[in-house]
Amino acid sequence: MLARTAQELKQGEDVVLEGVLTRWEGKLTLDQAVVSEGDAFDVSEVKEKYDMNPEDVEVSVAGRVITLRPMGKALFAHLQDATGRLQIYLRQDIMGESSFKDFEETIDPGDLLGVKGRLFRTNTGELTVEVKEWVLLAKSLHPLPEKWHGLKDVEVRYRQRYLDLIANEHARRVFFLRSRLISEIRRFLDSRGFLEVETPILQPIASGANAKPFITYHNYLEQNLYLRIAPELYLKRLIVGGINRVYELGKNFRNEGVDTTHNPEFTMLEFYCAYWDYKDLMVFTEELFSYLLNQLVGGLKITYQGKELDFTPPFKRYRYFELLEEKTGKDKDFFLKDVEGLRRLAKEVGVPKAETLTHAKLIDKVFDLLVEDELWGPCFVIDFPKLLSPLAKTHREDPDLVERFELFVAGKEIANAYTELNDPMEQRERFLEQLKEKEMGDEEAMSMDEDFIKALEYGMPPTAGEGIGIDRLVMLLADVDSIREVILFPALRQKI
RNA sequence: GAGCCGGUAGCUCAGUCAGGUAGAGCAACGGACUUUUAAUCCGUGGGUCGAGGGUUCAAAUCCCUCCCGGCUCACCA
Repeated sequence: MLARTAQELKQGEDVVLEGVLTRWEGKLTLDQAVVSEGDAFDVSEVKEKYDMNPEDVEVSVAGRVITLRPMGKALFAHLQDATGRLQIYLRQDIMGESSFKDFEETIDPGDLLGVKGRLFRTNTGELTVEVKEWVLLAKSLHPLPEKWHGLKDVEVRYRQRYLDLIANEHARRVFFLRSRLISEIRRFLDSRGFLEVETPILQPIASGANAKPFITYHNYLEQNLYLRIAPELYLKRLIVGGINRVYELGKNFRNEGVDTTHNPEFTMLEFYCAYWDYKDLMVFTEELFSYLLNQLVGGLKITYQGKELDFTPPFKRYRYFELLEEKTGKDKDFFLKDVEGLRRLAKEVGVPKAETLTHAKLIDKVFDLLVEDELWGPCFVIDFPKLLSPLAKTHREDPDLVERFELFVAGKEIANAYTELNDPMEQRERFLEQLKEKEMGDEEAMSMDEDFIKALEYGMPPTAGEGIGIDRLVMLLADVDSIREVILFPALRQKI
């Protein structure tokens, strides 16, 4: 059922449109309602500017009517916009009988309203606009979600996010935080001399990560294109091209499951710095997080899901195989050489489908299952097996390992970084190993990219690079447990 | 893909176990009220109980199928 206003519109649009809009013709237009005396005010501006001394200040302000309290010949209401709420007060003897009566008859909760009037403070001390003139700026044909309980149905909150944003302040807070986080990341990287770039989202080969891509077809080029699963190989081409500090902030697309930590399109930050190695990046990461935490929450400690997280540097460092040995009693050689022994171990600890997994997957799954969830952190896991890292440089002290770290916070992988492999011959071999994995049934094994290898053949300086999952970072800072709470329009099945 | 939970008025929720005329608050509508703020007071209307099928004299309630969502698992490092 629609509101009374919708019924009115159905019965006779003329009544509402002429009755309301034309009445104000020549008196107060939308522009005048929002811009007056040289100032454009949103709700928070009015409050900030005049909260201390509201005497006799004339303001114009617009917002959505969120509550309405008629009291005979006077009326209180609250206007809301994304910045806050402001009370308005209407009196028949101030604005005139017909204007007051019109207001009562036409304005409902949910409508967008512009008002002009004098600021004052009520008996209870609330800053309030005493309205002289008003204008209906837009009608809401649907009633708003209930003012006290708000909107709770998560399906409606995701499908009609605008209602969530109107009704739930915590939703507004999360998305404002997300926006500020992204601004601060840019500010930090820009100040350190990084250049922001945009690389192709439609790529002839989807490589640079282990994931299944979305496929599309370009009619003019007459070829398949893939939505990128990572920008990595293009950003490293730019390092070859001499852009020594480079970053990209944008969407990646992976054609995989949807759950509380995965959305098919998600936001990644990747940045690369020539002449750095992964140790430099760990320090840089600590600096980045210190900066972000200080800017956004004003300190280095936050609470996530009831537990404290302390981002005071330095973060702890744990070696990959030391963590595994702690849990299993088995050393690196066991994991790298005794594949069948590892398979038995994997089955014992409950890795599903252990009998069909490749060597690399077995290591990875055992680590996931036994270690990952306990890494409350923040901490760096360093020195990963080469098998799992086809784009990372071989460790300077151990040919079985690569110079790679992942940053874990609250049991989640937040960042992944390594000293980049810049030897084109070795890169080709690593890709070939990935192709073997693919043949052995690992659908997510990385694709060969000859064009990228060609770029490496021109010489890529020693470089370190890092990727940070922005959605998961927002989840941490906002203290929410589902990625859908930090993505404005998360992927849902279409509803007919 | 599997298991569990959920879908009842515009919103927030009862009612389902144990079948018997579909409820409350807010919102809406009519009335009273010139400093209220979840305004208050009096009155009124409002339902494809997610969809379809079955059992029954009778289904929101029991059974089956399907749709949508949530959580867990699998998958996704």
